[in-house]
Amino acid sequence: MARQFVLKREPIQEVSRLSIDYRAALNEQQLAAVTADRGPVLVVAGAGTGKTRTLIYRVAYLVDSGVRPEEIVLLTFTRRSAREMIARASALLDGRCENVRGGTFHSYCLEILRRHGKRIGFPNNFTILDSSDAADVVDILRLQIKSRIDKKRFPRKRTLQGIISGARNRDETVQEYLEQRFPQFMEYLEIISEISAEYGRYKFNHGLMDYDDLLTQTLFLLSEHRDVRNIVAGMCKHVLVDEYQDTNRIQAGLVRMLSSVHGNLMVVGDDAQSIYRFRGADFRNILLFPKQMPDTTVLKLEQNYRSTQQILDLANHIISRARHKFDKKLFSDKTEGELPTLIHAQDNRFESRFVTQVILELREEGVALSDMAVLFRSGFNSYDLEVELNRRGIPFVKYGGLKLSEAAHIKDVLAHLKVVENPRDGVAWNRILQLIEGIGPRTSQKILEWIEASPDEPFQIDESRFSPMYVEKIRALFVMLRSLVSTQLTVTDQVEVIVSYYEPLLKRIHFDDFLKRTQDLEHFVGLAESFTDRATLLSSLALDPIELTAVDVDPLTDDEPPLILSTIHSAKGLEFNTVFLIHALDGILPSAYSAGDEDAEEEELRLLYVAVTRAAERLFISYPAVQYRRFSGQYFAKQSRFLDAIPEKLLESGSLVEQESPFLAPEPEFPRLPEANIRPDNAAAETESW
DNA sequence: ACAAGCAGTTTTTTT
DNA sequence: AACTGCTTGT
Repeated sequence: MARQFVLKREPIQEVSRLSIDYRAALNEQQLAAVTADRGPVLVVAGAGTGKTRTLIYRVAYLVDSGVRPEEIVLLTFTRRSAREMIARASALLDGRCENVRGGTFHSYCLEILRRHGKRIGFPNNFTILDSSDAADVVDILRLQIKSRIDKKRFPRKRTLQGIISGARNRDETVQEYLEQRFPQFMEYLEIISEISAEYGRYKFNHGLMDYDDLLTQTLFLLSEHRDVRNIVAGMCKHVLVDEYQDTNRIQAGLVRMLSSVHGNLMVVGDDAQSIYRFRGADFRNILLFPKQMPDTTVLKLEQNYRSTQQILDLANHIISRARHKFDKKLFSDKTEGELPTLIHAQDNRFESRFVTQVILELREEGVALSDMAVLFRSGFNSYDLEVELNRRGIPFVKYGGLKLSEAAHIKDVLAHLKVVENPRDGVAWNRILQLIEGIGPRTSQKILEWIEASPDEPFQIDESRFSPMYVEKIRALFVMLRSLVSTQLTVTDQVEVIVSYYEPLLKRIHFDDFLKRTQDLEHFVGLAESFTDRATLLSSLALDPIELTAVDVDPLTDDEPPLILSTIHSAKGLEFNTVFLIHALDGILPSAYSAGDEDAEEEELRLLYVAVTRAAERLFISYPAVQYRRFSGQYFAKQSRFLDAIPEKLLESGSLVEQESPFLAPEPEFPRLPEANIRPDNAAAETESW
């Protein structure tokens, strides 16, 4: 055996010799995390304990002590937080942290795969399937099998795609996953397994990767190819992971691979805030971390700097109901504060008016709009409020909910770009072919077969084989596509060419809201300008979808930083002076989908916990007592079960009382809107009190 | 045989 | 708003 020489490691750096006064900026626990030595470190950090701050200072500290920024990898869950952290760390050190690498797991994996994907048989121009594209691929295979097997009822494409993805994210077989989560589909086990296998083959043959592939293929690449692993991990002197409680098994494996050369891995998280179980997150990752990584240093951050004690008392009470007890009690210095309030509103119009009114009052008092947030369980919970905010001219942005790149018309334009980028992308081909009048699934499939038969000339076609009904239209499409391949057009120019080809088709298909959709397209053309090439545009859009927000707002207030509307999931890691949690209804939070599954119900509880702990000073939880549903009309709704039996000393209850102002003009003679029949005119809303 | 249009149902959360 | 299944039209 060769002789081994043990090299002594010097400590990273002494605090006193650095350019930032870390001692002054951090508390003792934070300082310990920031200045931790090499090796695996787990930082367990409760909500609002300065987790982000600690990570930022850690990055700065490493750079400050001579680690090259390019050798630091910071993995986060959203691009927003990655960008923010690197920017903030850079600000600490005059821009020296700008070259820190990282981003979301998915984007970092994409980088690795673009460079080394050839080793596992993927071309470097592969295109990315978002989950609805993935469902479209599944649907192609589903229909093939459905026509072969005579079954009447069959799981839908989204369900099938969800099953395939769910199993892969948990690193389980389809069988294991079905037994646990969808026992009712066990009779389809064979078919689903077959579709799953076919799906994998289809993607491989067409140069496609879905979100799960970005993670699993990277893990596969790194575990099978030692040389690649050494190159990639060799560049990761320090690996830092945020929100570790939300990683799944694949991600935990990736983290281990990335830190396999240098062994410097710091993960930060809070088991009480694990809210991505539905996508395979397993908070056991954080609990078992010290066992999996020998000699882990475990550090805890417990002092909350964000919220008043009143808000923390409520949060502690909520999380104490969890079956898996988290023995963590947050405490704060801010003992003076308002009690969180629970508002019972008659219906969702009342709820929206209440929220809007309080927002306006607080803005008068000097709370910035951007320091207030309205949180909700699902994207559509805020529809009514959005209308009200628009009416009052309050600017807002919405996180979560519909994404620009998920709108059908944007996907159509993107599909054209994808085909040019990767002519083997069959889903994209299908999409653009079926936009043409006279071409449906069948014809599209046939054309595709012809295209696939001559891979060298993907944008040429033998016109004699087509019905004269659409041959002209096909030719126009191919001429357009060829013009994009051969020229040196910028991405924006390419998008413009596509849009002008596409607009007439759009008009035919979505005549009703043609105008609105055209505006989106223009918006999108403008967006394309910030991208240098097609591939970057496509993958950025797939991995960092742009929120589609209604920003139709009064120009006077346009420059004011907007109010934040957000799903609870998208608000993770953020904090606000004032938080409104709306639609706190049983069946919404907790979601009716979680009924009967104890683990799922508990995740809903953690979701409430996350929402509550976003607030620094003021917290309003509200719910409408009546809900509408098409056809079934109105029905009585019940407040969230999580709010039942919370002592009044933790959560004060309030109700809304309508008050007419004597100074206001009488109601107009004719109601302006149908709803004015039920409620007084909008003007009265101005003086509503509670 | 295939596409288009209509009616009725169904919508979690994200990369 | 989007998806599915059904009916009608070419």
